[in-house]
Amino acid sequence: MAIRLQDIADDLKLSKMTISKVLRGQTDVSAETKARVLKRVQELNYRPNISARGLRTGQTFTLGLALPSLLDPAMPQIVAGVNEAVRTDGYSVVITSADDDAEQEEREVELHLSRQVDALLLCLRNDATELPAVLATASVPVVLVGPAPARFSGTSVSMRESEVGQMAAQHLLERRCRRIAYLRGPRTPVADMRFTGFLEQMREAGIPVKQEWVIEAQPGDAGYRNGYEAMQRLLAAKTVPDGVMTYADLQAMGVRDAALAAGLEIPRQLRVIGCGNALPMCETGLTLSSMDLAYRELGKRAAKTALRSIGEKGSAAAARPIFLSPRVVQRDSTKEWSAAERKRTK
Amino acid sequence: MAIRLQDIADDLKLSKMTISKVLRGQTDVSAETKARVLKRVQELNYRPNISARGLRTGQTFTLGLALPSLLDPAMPQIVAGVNEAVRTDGYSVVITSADDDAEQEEREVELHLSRQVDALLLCLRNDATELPAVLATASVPVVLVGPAPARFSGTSVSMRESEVGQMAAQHLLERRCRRIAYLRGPRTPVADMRFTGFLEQMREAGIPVKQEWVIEAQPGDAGYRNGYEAMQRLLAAKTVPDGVMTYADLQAMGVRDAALAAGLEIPRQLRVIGCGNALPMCETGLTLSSMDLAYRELGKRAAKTALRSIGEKGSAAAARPIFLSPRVVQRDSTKEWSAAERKRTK
DNA sequence: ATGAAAGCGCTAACAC
DNA sequence: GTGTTAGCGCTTTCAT
Repeated sequence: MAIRLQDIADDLKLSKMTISKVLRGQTDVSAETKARVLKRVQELNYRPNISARGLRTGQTFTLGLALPSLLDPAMPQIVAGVNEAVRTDGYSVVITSADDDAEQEEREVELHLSRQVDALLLCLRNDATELPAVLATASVPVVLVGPAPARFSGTSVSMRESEVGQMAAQHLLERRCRRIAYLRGPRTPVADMRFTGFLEQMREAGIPVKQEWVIEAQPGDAGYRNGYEAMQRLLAAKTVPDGVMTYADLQAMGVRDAALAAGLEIPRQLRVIGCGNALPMCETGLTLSSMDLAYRELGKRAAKTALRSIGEKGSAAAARPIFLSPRVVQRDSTKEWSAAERKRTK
Repeated sequence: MAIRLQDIADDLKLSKMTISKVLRGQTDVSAETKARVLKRVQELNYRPNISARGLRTGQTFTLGLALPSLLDPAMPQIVAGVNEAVRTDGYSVVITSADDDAEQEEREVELHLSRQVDALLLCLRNDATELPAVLATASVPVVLVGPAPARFSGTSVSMRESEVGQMAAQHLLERRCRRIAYLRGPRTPVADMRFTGFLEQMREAGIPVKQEWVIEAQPGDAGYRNGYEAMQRLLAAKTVPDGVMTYADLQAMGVRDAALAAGLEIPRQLRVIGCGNALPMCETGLTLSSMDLAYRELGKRAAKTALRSIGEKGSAAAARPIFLSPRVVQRDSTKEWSAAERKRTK
């Protein structure tokens, strides 16, 4: 059987209380005793029984992280951020995936609650409109990673999605794009917010947005093929755009390839910016500019917030949402030209 | 405070023992009582205290999964497999990442052991040569995901890496490639095994492998750029290969793009097969054939094996390694030609 | 078919 | 600075 506090106590002719105190860093122990204890603990490879501690203290020192999927390249980044935040505090993270299924999402949350995690980090499916019903029975702090539905009472940490559209538009405008197309993705709250930000920026700049330059994707279809075909359609129109922003990086890859295949020069004749910046392939070939959505930071902030709220008893602290800003990552596909280059093509 | 067995017992004028029995599916309870209990449990949203149960039974119903990194696209697949295997058994998975650092790998394992996971799934860094030292003090079953170092006493689940090289070579040979180059990746055990398999298959077919067609990568450098530059070098030689296999998919992407940029036709003049099949971009543009390494299945098998060995007391069961075979996923880059197409280009 | 007693390993609260 | 007592919520064992 595993070694217990009592064993060490017997061994050292002390009470287990003293051992316990040393291990938890209480100060009312003599330096000498402390050293002896620590030494023996090391030698015997003692590891406190976490169930016993948990039972006694009412904590499990576990954070739940419920994700909609693991295959979405954003998720590992969120996980990495959470792990980073948690590393120092003796907390562990239980991760589950709902595999993009609403029912499983429900069961997922239920599992975490049964597990008695000290706090739950919840990242909903992109097209989720409702919170999982079980959440109502949760008695632990819940931190939403992503936009919060109307009736949510906990904290949330999310991206300023409208800024994503705004900043991308601004980036293209600054590079003298005037005919900007937008592959807006499926009709989800997130995609809508991005689009709204885009329109706002365009309006502010006084640049019209043609209807045929706004292309929607079916749910689950914002991929390479979608981008490729959308670009082909744009190329067939009488006025061809000189800038494209997309909802997802894979779409932008498709746009890029379709444009190149049609003989367009990027970035001279067409500038392209994607969104997500979580794919290694943004760095392949003619590299792709992208909106970085700070997934890692999102996870980190969410975890830190959760850890903080575990301490607070009544959770009386105002549950204000936390917002992060995106960042333009410029690569080849929206590169600025030097004055010299510009002159050469005049 | 949370609701306890005792609360339900009081409520129903039963002893908590009866409630406990019902919840664990013991049969010596009358159907009527059982129904009453279940009903009340539902209504009150009772969730057993997992720490208490763990303390009493000596189990934590937790599996540890120690990964070398989360950003490697293979990892999410492994995680998905583990989750799938575990879903039915009431087990949860605690996931940690070592962020590709040997020291952290050590601490990672230590964390899991302190957490008293019932079993530990361990996936080492690719260039790890030794097992983490703490593992010696482990008293729980450890299942290695990936090749087992010499002195490892537990179970391991891994890919038949030599078959990866073999099958890829065979695939190219069947498509009448005779001048096959191999970007062999860095000098890790896994990369070496793949290469050995490749050589074996080539020797068996009686096709020579030119030294200048075997290109090595620096550790951590088996990416797009590496593949692109390697292909440029291959193109500069007096005899150009008609087939390329790579250690990683990103390299193969680079190879593909360099070849296309040089005006080669794929797959007519050059066939390319990558390895990993975990990147969405395998499906972009001229799609890339790849060796599928069954990561998901790997995780699933490892988890199932671990769960099984939790039951067995003495772990007396022979700890035989389990091996999986890879699979060729054919896409554009190694497509066979129809007879008609072949004739046309004669 | 139901229940009473004991105890898993730890820590909070309080002596000494 | 050190030790004693009590009990967290559950399950194992054994009576009834």
